[in-house]
Amino acid sequence: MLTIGKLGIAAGVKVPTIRYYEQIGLLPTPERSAGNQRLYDAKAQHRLAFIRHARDLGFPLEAIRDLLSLSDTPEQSCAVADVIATEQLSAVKARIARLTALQAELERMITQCAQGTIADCRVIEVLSDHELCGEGHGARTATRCAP
Amino acid sequence: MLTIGKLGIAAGVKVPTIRYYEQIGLLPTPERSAGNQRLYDAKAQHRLAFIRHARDLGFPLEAIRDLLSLSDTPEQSCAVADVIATEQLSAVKARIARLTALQAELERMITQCAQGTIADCRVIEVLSDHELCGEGHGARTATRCAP
DNA sequence: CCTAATGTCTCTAGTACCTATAGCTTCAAG
DNA sequence: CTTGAAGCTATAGGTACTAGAGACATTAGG
Repeated sequence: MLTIGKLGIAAGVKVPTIRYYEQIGLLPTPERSAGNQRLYDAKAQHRLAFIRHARDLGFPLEAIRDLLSLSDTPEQSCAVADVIATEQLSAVKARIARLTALQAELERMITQCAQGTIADCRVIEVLSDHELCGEGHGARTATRCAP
Repeated sequence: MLTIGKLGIAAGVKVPTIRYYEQIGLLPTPERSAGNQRLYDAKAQHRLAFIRHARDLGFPLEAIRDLLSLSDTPEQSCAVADVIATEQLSAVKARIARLTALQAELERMITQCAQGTIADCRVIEVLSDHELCGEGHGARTATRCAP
């Protein structure tokens, strides 16, 4: 049985966050010790680890709630979970693509910045350019994003 | 001169967000038309594009404020902007690495899930495993993250 | 056994970054 | 000239935490 602090360390989640998850019903109300402190078993630890990893994946808490409800009621079809995971996978892929483009932009910024002063540093210009519009937002008509 | 809606379309930013940026001082208070509507020039559009792209890069608004202040006072050293960008670059790289690992995990989840019911679907188990701990949180001592 | 330090408790409030609503005014197209 | 979209202000709500205050619990050292 783990106290909340140990659980937090074990799962990589801050203590107030655990209590928050309990409050919003993502974690069940745990056992309490004689002194009213929360006590968690391995099952709770798995559940929290699941939440933490799903958050890392970019799942919003509502999607996590769905996933957990699937696990809590195993009669339901896996297809539902599959749909959620598939959706999330494409979101993750899109995020990777965007971040990769932005990484290139940052690297270029840094290179261009070199050692000058702002006067000859193009950090701001580079970032206000719409060179990434292809993947990003819908500004192609009004700005110089077109090829 | 653009109205706020046109500006929003041009920069890929929602109208209330533009007003919010003005409210928190990221955008200067713009000119107004006879009928009290905001009017933006190309400079404002660049500034907003800069903000939008920096947000895409994952810069928090405070960092963006710093960057903008650098651009507003060009005497200062570019090195400061460089430091911010460099910091952000490593954050971006870390995020890409994490997301790539998580993408693999999601793909495996989906493959494993196939067409079964939750009973033989390991979505939850896979996500509660600590297989990604190497890059992630600090649970190596308390969980089975060790090699 | 006692004390000091650390951990945990509840509760409230604050943060970041928006997003939505209500109720009004202004503008542009037919 | 009218009507419907777009703009205005102001306030409230949303997500996902995070921090602080003040009280009780637990644990390690002397």
